[in-house]
Amino acid sequence: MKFQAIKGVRDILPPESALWNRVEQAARDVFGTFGFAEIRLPIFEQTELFARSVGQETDIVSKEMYSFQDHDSSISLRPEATASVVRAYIEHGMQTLPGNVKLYYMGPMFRRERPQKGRYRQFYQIGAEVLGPSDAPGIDAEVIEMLLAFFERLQLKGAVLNINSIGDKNCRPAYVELLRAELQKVREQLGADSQRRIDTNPLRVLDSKLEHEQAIIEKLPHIADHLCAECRAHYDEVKRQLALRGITYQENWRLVRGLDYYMRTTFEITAPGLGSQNAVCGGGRYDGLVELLGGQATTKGIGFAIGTDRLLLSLQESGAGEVEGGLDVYLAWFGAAAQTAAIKLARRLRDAGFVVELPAVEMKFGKSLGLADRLKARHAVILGEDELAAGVVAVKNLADGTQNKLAEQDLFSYLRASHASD
RNA sequence: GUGAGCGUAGCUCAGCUGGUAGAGCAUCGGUCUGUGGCACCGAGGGUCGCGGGUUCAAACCCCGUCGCUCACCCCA
Repeated sequence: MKFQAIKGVRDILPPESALWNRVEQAARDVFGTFGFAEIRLPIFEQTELFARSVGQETDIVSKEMYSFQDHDSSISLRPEATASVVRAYIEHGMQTLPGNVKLYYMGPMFRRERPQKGRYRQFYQIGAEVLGPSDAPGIDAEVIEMLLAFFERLQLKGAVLNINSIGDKNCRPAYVELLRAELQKVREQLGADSQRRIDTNPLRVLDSKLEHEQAIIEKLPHIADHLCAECRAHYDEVKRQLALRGITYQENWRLVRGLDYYMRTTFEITAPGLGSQNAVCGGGRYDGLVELLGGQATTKGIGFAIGTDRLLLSLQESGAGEVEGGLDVYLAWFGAAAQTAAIKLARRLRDAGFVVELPAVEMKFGKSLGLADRLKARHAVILGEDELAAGVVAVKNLADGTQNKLAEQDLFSYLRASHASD
């Protein structure tokens, strides 16, 4: 036990890896039908890209990014993908593409946080972004619809959509100051963490989990009551657009984002079975980000990121995580001549799409079938001297023990029929 | 960064008031040279996380350290 995976990273082993593939394939299928196309991004970028998008002063940059010196520049493992998508959008002049650009991505992200349930240092996200000239509320609603369609496809149970509007640069600063002022009045009743947040990030007081702070927080002013007319209208229309799509949601006035470039629509989906970190997806509108990273000020953006690790946790928790796989055929052979025939038969079966295990060395049939059983093969195809002489194969159903002798051409239809009836 | 709980075989765990390690499952082999699941027999696999201390003697007691898990902080 000399080497082990470093803290916060893990191996994804079979059979769980099959579930990962199913989830990622479902994302490609569903997002594709909404007209999204995949963007494959680098794993690292200039540190400055992330620092700019997140703001220099937070300890996200100083403590939680994997940054290192590469010759004379600092680069960082990506902690998220939105900054990279925006960088690529600007770098490749995608504002000249017709309409809004709809992109999705999936892959590992890296944050140096203390691991806990559903939180790893190398974790995975599946995300999508819409970038372009329009900030129509219908886009917000469609992005959310797509997300829910994806979760539906996976039969995720117990997902709850929370939405909020956090205003924009016209109305949020005034709200934040109002909030700060109200918090000052109750400062002494708050815990040390919340007291600190009054100064550093008043919005974050709203998602405090401390029991004794809840009653105090409930009385704080709601941002929904302090939106400017434009944000108010946008938010109302987002809700109407969700209703048009038959989407049920919870308005959660305490759902916030920490960074300045976020504005208006904010949403989050929680799912059961996740422990303390119970959000399986977060998203929102970030109309200021393209400009912040050097693009056109008129470019709007909205997107989301799904925590794939957590999505899988929740699927497994609810029993929707079973992926059936396994062997169709265990090809038991004995004797040199049978091996020759078995090698050729195995290839033909595989070409036809069957999952075939072909023993590499000669084994007695008893041992062979024992292995077939433990490998959970559906059928054993038996090929020995007798079958060879008769020009047939024996095929045994390992679940019920029935066995038939078939000509090779009949084997394929036999297997296909039994496969279909599973 | 903070706090709590836990570290004995691949896995799940037992191991009494200290007397230098065991079970079940899994793996491999045999009973079984043409047929799996069952049964029986056998084998491999552990410096008891690591280091120090106490003791005639430590998996067990003490100190330290590392790791894992969960929660807080943070959350792009």
